[in-house]
Amino acid sequence: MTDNNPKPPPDTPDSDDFCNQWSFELSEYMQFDDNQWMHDDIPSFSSENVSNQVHQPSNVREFEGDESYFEGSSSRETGGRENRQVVRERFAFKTISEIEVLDDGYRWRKYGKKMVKNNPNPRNYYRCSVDGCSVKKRVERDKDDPRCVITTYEGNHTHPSSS
DNA sequence: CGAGTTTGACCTGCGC
DNA sequence: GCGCAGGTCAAACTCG
Repeated sequence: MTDNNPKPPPDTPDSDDFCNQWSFELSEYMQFDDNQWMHDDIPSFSSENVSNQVHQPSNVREFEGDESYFEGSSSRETGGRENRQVVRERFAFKTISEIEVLDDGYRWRKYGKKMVKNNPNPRNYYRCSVDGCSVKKRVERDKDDPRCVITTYEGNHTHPSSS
C-alpha cells in the first residue's frame, strides 16, 4: 500500500472527513445502518489512485434502484449464517474508477468471487488481512455503468491502517 | 517460503 | 420439499 493514506477508513462515515481521508474519488457514498441508508451531496475530491475522475451525481438514482443491492444489505447477513438481528456497521459507496480495489490504507485478502444475479460483473469478497480484524468488504462493478465500482464495507477495524 | 489469489464446492436462507 | 442465490471455505496455484 501507499503512504498517502495516513487516516484509517471511516468507522463513522462523515461526509467531508470521510472524503478527505481517502485518496480516491467518491462519486456516491451512503451508509447502511440498521437497514437505513442515505446519501449526501457529492463531495469534491482529488484523487491520486483513480485514473478517471468523472462525477456523475445522477448515479444516485440508479443505485437506489439496484434491487440486488438492497437484498444483500438489508436482510442477508453473511450468507444467512448469522442472526439477522445482528446489525453491523456497514456502509457502501460508488466510485468511478478503472481499478476495483481502492487503496484505503488497509491490507485486504480476497476470499471469494461470485457472479450475482442481475449483474454481468462478478462480485469480489475481501477480508482485512490483519489477524483479529473481521472487517469485510464487497466490491462489484455497476451493472449499468461498468466504470462505476460499488464498494461495501462491513464492520470496524480494530487496528490502525497499515500505511 | 510466505502471503495473496483463484476457483469450485459447500452451506444457509428464502421463495415458490 | 426443491431449487436458486448469496456468502464462505479451503486446496491449489502464483508471485515476490
